Amino acid sequence: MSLTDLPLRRRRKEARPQELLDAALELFVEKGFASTRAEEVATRAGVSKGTLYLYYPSKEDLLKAVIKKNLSERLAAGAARAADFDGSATDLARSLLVDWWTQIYDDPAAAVFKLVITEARNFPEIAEFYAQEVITPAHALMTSIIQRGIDRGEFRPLDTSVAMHSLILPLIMVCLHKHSIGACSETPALFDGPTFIREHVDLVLAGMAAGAPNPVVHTPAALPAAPVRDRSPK
Amino acid sequence: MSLTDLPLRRRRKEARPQELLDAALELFVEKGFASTRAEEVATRAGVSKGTLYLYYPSKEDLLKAVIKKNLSERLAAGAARAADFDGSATDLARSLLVDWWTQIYDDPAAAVFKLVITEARNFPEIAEFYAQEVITPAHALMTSIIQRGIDRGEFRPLDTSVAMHSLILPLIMVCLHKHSIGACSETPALFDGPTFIREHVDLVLAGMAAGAPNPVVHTPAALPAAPVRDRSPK
Amino acid sequence: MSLTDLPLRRRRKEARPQELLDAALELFVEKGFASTRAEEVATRAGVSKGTLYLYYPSKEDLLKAVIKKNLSERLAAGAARAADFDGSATDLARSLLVDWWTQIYDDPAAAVFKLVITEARNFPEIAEFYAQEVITPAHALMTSIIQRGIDRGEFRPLDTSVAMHSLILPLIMVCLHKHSIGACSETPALFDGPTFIREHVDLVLAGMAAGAPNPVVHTPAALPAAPVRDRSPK
Amino acid sequence: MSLTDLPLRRRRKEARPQELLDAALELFVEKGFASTRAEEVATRAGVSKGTLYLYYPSKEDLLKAVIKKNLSERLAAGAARAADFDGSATDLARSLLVDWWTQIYDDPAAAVFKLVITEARNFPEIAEFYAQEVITPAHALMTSIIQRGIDRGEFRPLDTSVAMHSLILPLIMVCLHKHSIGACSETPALFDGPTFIREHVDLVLAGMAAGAPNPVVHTPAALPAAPVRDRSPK
DNA sequence: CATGAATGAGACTTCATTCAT
DNA sequence: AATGAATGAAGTCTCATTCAT
Repeated sequence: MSLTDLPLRRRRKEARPQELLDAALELFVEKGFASTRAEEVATRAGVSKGTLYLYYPSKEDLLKAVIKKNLSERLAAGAARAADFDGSATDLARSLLVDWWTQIYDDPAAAVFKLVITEARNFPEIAEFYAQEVITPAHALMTSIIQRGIDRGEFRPLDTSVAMHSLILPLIMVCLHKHSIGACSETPALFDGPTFIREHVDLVLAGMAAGAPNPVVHTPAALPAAPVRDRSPK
Repeated sequence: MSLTDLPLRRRRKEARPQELLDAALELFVEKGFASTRAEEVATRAGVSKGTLYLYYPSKEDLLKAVIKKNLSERLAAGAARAADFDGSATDLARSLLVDWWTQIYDDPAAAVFKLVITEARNFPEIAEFYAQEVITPAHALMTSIIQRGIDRGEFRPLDTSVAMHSLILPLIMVCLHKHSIGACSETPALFDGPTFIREHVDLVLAGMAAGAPNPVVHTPAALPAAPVRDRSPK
Repeated sequence: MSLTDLPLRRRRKEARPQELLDAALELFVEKGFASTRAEEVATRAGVSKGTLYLYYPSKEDLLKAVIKKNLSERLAAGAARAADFDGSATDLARSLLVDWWTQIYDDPAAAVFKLVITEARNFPEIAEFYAQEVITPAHALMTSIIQRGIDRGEFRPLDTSVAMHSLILPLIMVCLHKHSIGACSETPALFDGPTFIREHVDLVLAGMAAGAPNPVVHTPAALPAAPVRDRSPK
Repeated sequence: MSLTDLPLRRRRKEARPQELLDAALELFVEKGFASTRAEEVATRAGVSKGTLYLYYPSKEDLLKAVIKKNLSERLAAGAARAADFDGSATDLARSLLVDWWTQIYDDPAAAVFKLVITEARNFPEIAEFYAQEVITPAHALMTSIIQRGIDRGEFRPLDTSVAMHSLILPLIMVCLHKHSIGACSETPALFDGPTFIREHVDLVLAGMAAGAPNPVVHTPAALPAAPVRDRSPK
């Protein structure tokens, strides 16, 4: 039943796509898509240049496959976790944002976020896939959780979109950081990822809680005129 | 005293470096450093390929100049603003994080964050510059503000590093988003940047406020074992 | 005695070489030798890439086999037909040039002329084979027929080489055309092959006939100097 | 007024396209389009690989330019010659087919016929260009000449299409031969091109002349069944 | 015998950089 | 100073050929 029963040639063929995707993710995040040579990916996956093209018709297709594969897997896991949950909104938010996201953070797949941010503008197809398959469902899920918390009196009335982004954006940002500046040995570590994730979520949930102090009124009028460099066309 | 007083030829010559840096920032952020041709930068700046090399000895040097120039300017502005301030910690945080950052968000220079995230690993010099010239002073500034807030009883005792990152990371993230997925016309806008910035800061400051409810104790033991795909080497 | 009597496996095995040669002829003529992939030939012949190499050690050997096989078969048929003939020179010429050549024209093997023209310079062995095995015997045969016609008073005295080429070249040319421009669906058909073959032969034989008018004297001196673009090396 | 007055850089730039086209024609005819490396063309034209791409965006575009340029020039020359002529149909046919064609035969541009024959099926655009720009006007011209000869009583009534092809096809064929088998040093020369051209035209014109003997009736019924190799699908 | 996964030399094309004008 | 023609290193992708199964 295991792969070991297959003839060697066949077994290797079935493992190749994943090996290539893993190698590609590493390298694309490490060096950027454009600066990674197709042969490097092949070599890191333990095959020759030509073999890569047996599995993916072009470097660009490889990129798309890397993103789709990694995002799809994570998504399925998160959605399943949320569907099974039946506690308070606060606990569900924690379960998803702390526990599940800590797993993401520790997984090499967390690097896809950097890839998406980096390559979205070059490959509209990627932006579209990400918007439809990741952002939209994630927003729907988070909105429903927060709304439930408001309805149950756990959270004070607030803009679900703002709360959602205040909760999520730092989580994405730590993943980006881990695979960008954070991966440069010369720069000092800024924080421990999992610890920050936990405490960040608690901090924002505290701000969302029913008992939180009213935010002080903000006075835009106090804004001094900004001296911005002239950028008018010549 | 203004540049406008100079004769046209002279003025254009003196404006060249800035025009080249602006064109380069736009293109590097739009298409990525590696995928931008030197000639494109020159053309967008209104000069020929050869002229670019009169001002910057290589494409890589141009990249470094773009980053240093844009970050340095912003930095000086923010530091000056903080030095002049003498109100409450909460107000100072708001002034910096809302007012100043909104200016940044609306400025083309905000794109430099994407560039740093994207290219840091390819050019260690950039990561180092960013760590020393941006992260370190920004951290010192934010830490002192938050600590002052704690000392003055505005904020409850909390980890300054966590609070700082909870406040700042979404601000950076909206800049990244604006110049990445947000720049793809196909994807719907997720939020209004300036509005989000203001409400996000208020939300987190509410969580930091002295009167905020104690965060509920988090129980890591409850974490179910994560079924992560095996990635051990073969 | 027929192949049909053999068991299927055995028969297919014995038919392989011919199937591969047929597929190769089609494709080499359709796309050119260099632009045809070995795997395409194999696929069109209904076998796998590896099998092709079981029968022919290289793509080039396959090309040579295609040419030799197709030319040799045609040659044998034509020589046999001529040897059996004992009528007038005019009738023999018609029999060979009209009847026999019409068969050639309608046969896929006619495509081999395009292959020879196309590949002769790349593969000297092909040019040599063609010169020795096709041109030389064909010339000998045609010369003897025309000479016989002159001797018998059917034809007026003329240069056998010129007459031979005037007769034959258009026949080759219609074969070339059929498998080149004529095979492009966008171009209109220029003529019906067999009809042209018949009428062309009659037209030239009329010019060769004893009663034909003397050709008007041609005056090369009248030739105006040709203004040809300078192509001298610099 | 001469090119020599221009600065060197400029002068070379203006000469490049023709130099590249000449080199490309030679090599494409010599080795075939697919077997010629872009760098070879560049080298023969005395420039580097990159320079070729400064003038032609791809190897295929270079091929198309080679064909269009060479055919267009020849065409213009022939049409001009015919337009100026006002003698008998026989003399005009001779002028065009002997004098003009001898010039073509001796010019390197004659090689373009091989290129068209060879590459037409791979590049439909070429076939279309050739059909529209060469075949159609050439047919119109030849048809009108022959028809005039018939009307004036120079030629007996005959199918203009047949006569035209009997006249022309050997002329094209000698060009093909010159740049194919004829270019292989191992093969003996079959004829002297210009001599053959002249005598061939005279021979066919003799067959077309008003006084030529009626061609003997051809009896297709006499055709023996052709023993063609079985090509039925398996 | 037959297959098709794997290889790697080789070809097209791009583009950072140079330098004559 | 400014230009843009020219270069050639380097990268993507193809495909003839091999060989384990």
